[in-house]
Amino acid sequence: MMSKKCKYAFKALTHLAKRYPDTHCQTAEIARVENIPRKFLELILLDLKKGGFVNSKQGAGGGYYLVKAPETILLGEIYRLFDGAIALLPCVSLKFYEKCKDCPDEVACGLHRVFLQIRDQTLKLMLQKTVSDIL
Amino acid sequence: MMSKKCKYAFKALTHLAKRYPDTHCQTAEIARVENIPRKFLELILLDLKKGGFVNSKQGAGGGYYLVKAPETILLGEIYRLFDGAIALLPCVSLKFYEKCKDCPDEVACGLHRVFLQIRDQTLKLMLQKTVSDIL
DNA sequence: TATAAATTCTATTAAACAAGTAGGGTATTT
DNA sequence: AAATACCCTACTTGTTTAATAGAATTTATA
Repeated sequence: MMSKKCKYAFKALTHLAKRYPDTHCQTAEIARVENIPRKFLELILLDLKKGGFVNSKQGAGGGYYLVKAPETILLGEIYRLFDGAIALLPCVSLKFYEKCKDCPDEVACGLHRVFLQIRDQTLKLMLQKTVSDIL
Repeated sequence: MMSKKCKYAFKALTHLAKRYPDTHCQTAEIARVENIPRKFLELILLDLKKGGFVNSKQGAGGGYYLVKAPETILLGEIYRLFDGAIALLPCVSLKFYEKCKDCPDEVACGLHRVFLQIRDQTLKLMLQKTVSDIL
């Protein structure tokens, strides 16, 4: 399961994508339309900004807008930003790799082999689908 | 990411599968060989027993053994037993379905559509692979 | 039949994480 | 100057994770 934070991020990006590349939106509007708690959404948009997916303008009449085209924002990138690894085991993760302490030999490990296949498949789709596929 | 509990369950099942259908194993042995905290493993084996995957014999010389053949134990079943839904969103889960409170229309929801595809793909593999594939 | 061996059951714990909430600070427009 | 809207830090409440502890129960066997 993905966190609500991650789901809200997808919804916010989708909302902004509808306006892309013209106007920008305010958090209050996104929160209202997408049914996301406003203050929680602010934190999410801030993370998306740090991640380089959106940018913002402060002050009256300001707001958020997409930096990249919707079809260039991969779902996997967003997932990783909020929920970390896409893989089901740390030892098969590409971006969040960690050795299993209880496993003496990764190469011989059957779990490693099987869950690498599952990761490959999921990863492929997650890095192929973009925000524009949600629209 | 799957929980350690779930990973340990897979390892325990694999350990038992090596002996199948002949002998049974004791938790102490599994714990030692597979590097799993013994008391934690006991809880896991109990859950696997309640789930109908293993059975046990109490008393001296007792232990756990597989009830089903390794090739009939689907990875998805075990995953669900310990970690719940395989899907990334509650609204696309088969066994743990829940409506998203923030979403007015599931049919029109782009997130729903995309993550249903991802679930379908993952589910297929998770219900196709079995414990014998880990061996 | 006593004893040791093994599972079974219930409870507790510390740490991390999830999902927000709160409130003030900073920048910009009007 | 005032209103607007993003920016930042901290806090809270509840749940989950990953164990640990100890006693109860069952069974083989010496």
